[in-house]
Amino acid sequence: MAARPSKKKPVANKAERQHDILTAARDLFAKRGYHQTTIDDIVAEAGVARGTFYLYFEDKRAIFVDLIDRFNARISMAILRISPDDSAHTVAEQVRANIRAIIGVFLSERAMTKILFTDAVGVDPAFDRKLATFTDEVVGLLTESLKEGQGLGIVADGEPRVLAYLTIGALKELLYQAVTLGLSEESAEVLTQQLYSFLSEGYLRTGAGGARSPARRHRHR
Amino acid sequence: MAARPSKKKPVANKAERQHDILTAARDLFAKRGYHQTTIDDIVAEAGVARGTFYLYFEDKRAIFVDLIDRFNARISMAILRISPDDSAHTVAEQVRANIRAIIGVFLSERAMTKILFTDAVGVDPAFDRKLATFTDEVVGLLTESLKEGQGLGIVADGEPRVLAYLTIGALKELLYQAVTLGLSEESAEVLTQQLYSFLSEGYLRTGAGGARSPARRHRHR
DNA sequence: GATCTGACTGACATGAGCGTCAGTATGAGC
DNA sequence: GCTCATACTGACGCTCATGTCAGTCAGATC
Repeated sequence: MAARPSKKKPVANKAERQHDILTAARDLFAKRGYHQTTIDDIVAEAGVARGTFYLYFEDKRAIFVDLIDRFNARISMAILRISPDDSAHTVAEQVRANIRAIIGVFLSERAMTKILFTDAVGVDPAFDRKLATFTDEVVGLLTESLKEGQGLGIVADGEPRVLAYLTIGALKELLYQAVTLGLSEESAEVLTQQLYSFLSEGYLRTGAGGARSPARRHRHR
Repeated sequence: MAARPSKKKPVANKAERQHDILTAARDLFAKRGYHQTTIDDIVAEAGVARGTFYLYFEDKRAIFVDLIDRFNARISMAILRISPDDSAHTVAEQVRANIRAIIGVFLSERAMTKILFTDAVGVDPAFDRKLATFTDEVVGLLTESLKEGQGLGIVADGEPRVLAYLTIGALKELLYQAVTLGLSEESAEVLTQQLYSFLSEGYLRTGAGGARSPARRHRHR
């Protein structure tokens, strides 16, 4: 087969080219969803030929995993351990700073946030397991912190694991909606405050409270 | 083409046959996920021929939509409006009963719960919109209730819509984990109590609380 | 027992998306 | 200016799920 002249563009820094493809894939996944995006879509968006894609990634799944891995790493970095002994910052301050940092990462990576919360699950069983492991790590970390907090009397009684689920669920939905609704980066402060006060005090003020509630509810000292 | 004897099984009540196919699809979707399940898988599980499937459903998407619609309807029915004037039941009781009923529906339909939370999003853009509408309705309903509650002084200050997101997110994650971990139906009571006390009081007891918190935090009553 | 009707079947044609690979352009080294 | 290495290209062949439809079967009707 003789090939017509055709435009080529070799000699492009490898890292740069990979970045082009990653970005194209990320944007398409966020816009149309993983399953609705084909390799042809990605290469068209990146402005490279089909074959080029395979020079950089094994297949569609691989580029997806790559994107998620990088994002998960960023999230992990944003999570800081709370140290109750820190004399410079109160626990409350640390907790708030933590929430703020996590929200910051997600709001600065809207495409990835959307992908993580909508497409990441259901790609294939092996990946689901991998993702579950990541979630478990986060849940585990938070659970430990909560247990520790209960020991110190700064976290109310209750099954720590369940509290962790409730917290993470609330945060997830908040982030998903913030990104979907296109809230600006500035709203991070407000969201942080809302979540913090939710975790501190809930919002129901129905008088008697939990009647036969087994949990002893200790007032703010 | 002459056909060999082959086993047939006509004369099966239409509704019954449709139910067979629906059940097969539901179980497979829950086990392997929507995208990993083929029509061939479904008909094999249901014990009917490929062609039969198309007598009852337009395509794979249609049976999925059908399943989700039925489930959404059940959920909608489980949600009751809170009436503060009810002299027989306190608001606290009503809220708890509501949570309990919703958890009950999800725990009694584990397969659908898993499908709804893992595969429902990302099937195709049109269905995503449909699903978002359902979510919006639920969020809207809760938002209204919270606003009303704020007027009556039984819900703390704060953007009601955000509070709705936090609540629904917490509930979603709790349900998902409960189903994934295979918690028994009996745990519904415990989960209800945990969520209720979380909504009532949060769990952080970090002393000073929200420092420059804009929200006035009114004690019970 | 002939005919009709409606449920059901499964082989087949189709096509979307995938991964490959022989071939081309470009610049560096000699 | 020839050769080599490297980055890139895109037509091609293949797989596999899909939707169809001509044909079979069982029971009802007459």
